[in-house]
Amino acid sequence: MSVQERKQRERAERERLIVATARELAEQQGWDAVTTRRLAERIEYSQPVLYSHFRGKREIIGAVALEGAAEMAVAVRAAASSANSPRERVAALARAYLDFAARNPAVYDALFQLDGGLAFANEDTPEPLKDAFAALLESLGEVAGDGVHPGLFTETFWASLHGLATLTRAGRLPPEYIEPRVKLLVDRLAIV
Amino acid sequence: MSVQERKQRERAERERLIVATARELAEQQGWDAVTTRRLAERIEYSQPVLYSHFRGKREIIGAVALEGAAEMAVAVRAAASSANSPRERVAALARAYLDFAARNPAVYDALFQLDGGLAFANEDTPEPLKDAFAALLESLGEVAGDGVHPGLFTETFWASLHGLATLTRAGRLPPEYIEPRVKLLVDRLAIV
DNA sequence: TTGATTGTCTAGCGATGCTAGGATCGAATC
DNA sequence: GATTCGATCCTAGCATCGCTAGACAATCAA
Repeated sequence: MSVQERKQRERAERERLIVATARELAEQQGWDAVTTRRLAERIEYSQPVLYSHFRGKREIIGAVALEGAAEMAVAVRAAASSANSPRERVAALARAYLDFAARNPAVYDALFQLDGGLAFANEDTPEPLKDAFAALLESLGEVAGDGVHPGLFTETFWASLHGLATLTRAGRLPPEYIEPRVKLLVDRLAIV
Repeated sequence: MSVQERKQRERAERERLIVATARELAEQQGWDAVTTRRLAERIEYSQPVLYSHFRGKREIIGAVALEGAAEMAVAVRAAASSANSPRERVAALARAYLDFAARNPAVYDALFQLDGGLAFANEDTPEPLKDAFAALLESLGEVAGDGVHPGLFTETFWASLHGLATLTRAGRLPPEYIEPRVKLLVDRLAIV
């Protein structure tokens, strides 16, 4: 069985290589540049090899998205745990979220802009996505205020952050004044 | 000169036809289905004709976006003028905005998700885009609160609406509870 | 050693956005 | 009224896209 195990390991390793290469290429030149041919060339295999790991380009995007969701959850929790008051926690979370989106635009796109074939907001949602939302909920649930459902509050706050992130990156909002916009959101939405 | 004038008229008419057809096709089957071949077939001209009106597909998207911006400004102003108090105005504006996004998803995409080659947030921004933002500013500036710049407040409120609109439509947020989310945003962000 | 299975590659399909070059048509000139 | 000439439009084609069929080679079991 050792031979099979080795092959399985190598296969898993190659799959990681595909995802990492796709992500790297997307961050460098955008998702449009991530073609199956270019990707195959970079991993030094032929195109059809990609299709023995993933159903298609969409699934590769989905894999990058899941990887990114896990990292985002870590980043958000780290920021939250470094703050003392609930309000400070929310402010730190918001900055961490926007920072993640700005530093990993391709990953953020894979998560929330592109079609990665992932299920959202239902029971089929992959664990990393649920957990990323949970990471937001942990800090945001504290400041929902009386009579407001924590999940609903988290969704709304998240949507606001998402709007800021996407409009800024798409050039729809001037890139200055990010901090005062965040401050405004936190000051008004969070109830200590 | 009458002949030239007629030709010019016909040309302008055909350009309108292209934009209207692209929009219609996009709303029916999504922007992916708007290929230059299909578009050409629908307007009953050959493909290269499109390129005598627009530099490429991107500019066609941009044209649809400008048309949509004008309509959105009208919708937002109409909703705002039907309300009496500043807070009610903002609530009506928010609902009108989300309603427009939900009813015209392809147009909304052309405006804020896709690359239509338009300039945003600078002096080269086309007039319809500036005016759509102005329509938001007219009502939202009233409730920015003391010491908060109306433009900055409008940008932030708009981003929140944009986040709700896109996440909902992309299936990232459950489609129920739209109204309580809007209420939460208006109640917390707007200061009467 | 043979036969079968697994893995990989070459080649190709139907699309895509976009463009070059030739055909056609109508207006203006003689 | 015939002829030039420029504008207008179409056919055909390019490079590239995601994806797949079928041939080939390497590896394993018998």
